[in-house]
Amino acid sequence: MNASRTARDRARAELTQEIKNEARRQLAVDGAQKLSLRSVARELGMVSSALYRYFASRDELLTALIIDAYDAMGEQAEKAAEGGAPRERWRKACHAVRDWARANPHEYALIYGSPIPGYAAPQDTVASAARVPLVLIRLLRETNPVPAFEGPPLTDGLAGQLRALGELVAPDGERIAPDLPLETLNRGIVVWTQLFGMLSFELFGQFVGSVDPTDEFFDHAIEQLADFLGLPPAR
Amino acid sequence: MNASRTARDRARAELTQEIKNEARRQLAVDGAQKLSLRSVARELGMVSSALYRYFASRDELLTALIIDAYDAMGEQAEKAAEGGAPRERWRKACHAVRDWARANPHEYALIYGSPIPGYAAPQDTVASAARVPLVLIRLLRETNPVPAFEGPPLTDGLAGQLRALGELVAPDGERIAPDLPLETLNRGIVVWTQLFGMLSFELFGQFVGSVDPTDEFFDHAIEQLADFLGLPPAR
DNA sequence: ACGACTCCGAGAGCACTGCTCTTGACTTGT
DNA sequence: ACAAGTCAAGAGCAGTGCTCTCGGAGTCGT
Repeated sequence: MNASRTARDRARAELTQEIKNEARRQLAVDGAQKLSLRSVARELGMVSSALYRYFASRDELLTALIIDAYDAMGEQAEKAAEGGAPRERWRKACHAVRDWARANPHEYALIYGSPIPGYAAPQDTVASAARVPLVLIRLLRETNPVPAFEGPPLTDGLAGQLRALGELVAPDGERIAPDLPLETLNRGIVVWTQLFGMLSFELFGQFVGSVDPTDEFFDHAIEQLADFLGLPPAR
Repeated sequence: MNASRTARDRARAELTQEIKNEARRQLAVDGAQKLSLRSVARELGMVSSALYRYFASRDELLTALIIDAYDAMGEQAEKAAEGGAPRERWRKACHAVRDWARANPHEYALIYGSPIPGYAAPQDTVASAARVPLVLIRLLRETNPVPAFEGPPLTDGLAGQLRALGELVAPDGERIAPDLPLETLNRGIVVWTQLFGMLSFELFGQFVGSVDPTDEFFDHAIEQLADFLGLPPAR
């Protein structure tokens, strides 16, 4: 009974996976705009209505692809940031993220571009979306010595937001960073936005005609950001 | 004859404008995804095929809206950055850009989100797209004294790119910034990406659950970036 | 092993889209 | 006044997301 039930379930899971794969293939070629349920079904030799047994709507399919994309990028970043000195881990993570984005521009656009439909990024995505920022936070937590920052002091409200953020629980059940100095956390968010700002500009064509190709600019900025974070210089 | 020719032309120009206005209205409500030529035509009391006398395709209509959006945002930034000390102009320009983006999120997504169709951002858009960065560059050129920057040195290739960029001619016919130190220009590009990285994160929902609302984080970052640019502190 | 129940793919169909082409009326310039 | 140019309208094509119904197949308890 279990075997038979799982027989059906396995078939279902497999087909679900195949649908996503085919959808991802079409996404990589034509972009999210042109992805159509009918053509996915056609390519799989089935009829469009059958797809609705697996995904309730086109948006739901896209949401599934979004989660997969977040996870793929997050995994790359996690692997790249595994060992070594903080600055080296930072560099590698940045490059891993950029490499993934450049290799999968349409998937990148799916997750960091304009929200596709009537703006429905459900709760399911946040755990996957948090993986890259969590890599950064882990890296910051393990940075010693704690740097002394200059610059404008945190306002009370911002400090409160940051404190609450540090108390949040990550998907693994632990609090994110209750021990991280608020200044550091704030700078972490800054470099996080900077990293993805550069990627979006590069991939969405905003750099065409200025720093294009972007490789050297990117590397240089990564180093400046490492300084900004107070990561100890590489020896 | 001239009067009559312009009579027709004026009617044409007016209708073109009305089409864009209606399209912008629908854009503001439902987003670019849902904007349809047919519903624009319907709303204007005409038939869809008639629209094709004014815009050769849906993409061309969107391109027109993109240019208008760049111009609207650019104008806001230019007006905001008009007088005062560099740091004050910087602050005001940033807030002008953010205010415009928050007031017109779908138009913002149109220009800074994922490239919409088969990725066709024609040459016509660049002059309008350059207005905001040019505000920043003008501000940097008029900043005295020239700050002394620390940090990693520019690599040769990057320096070359920046030099070429400074020699480019702006839409008004002048070279952009042949006199600007390359270090300053580089930092200008960094803060430019940072600014729009923050805006995209805020508008596309990436900040939900962290620095949300984003006002204080934004203000604080703007100040940090002003320091990073070496803008003299406000007295 | 057989009926009950659930799941699944196929097909038809609705309302909608972008876009093309033709037709007939109107406005222009000579 | 007449030919040329311009325009809105209508029909039509190929495609879309999505719904509903139908018959067949798989699964389950008895």
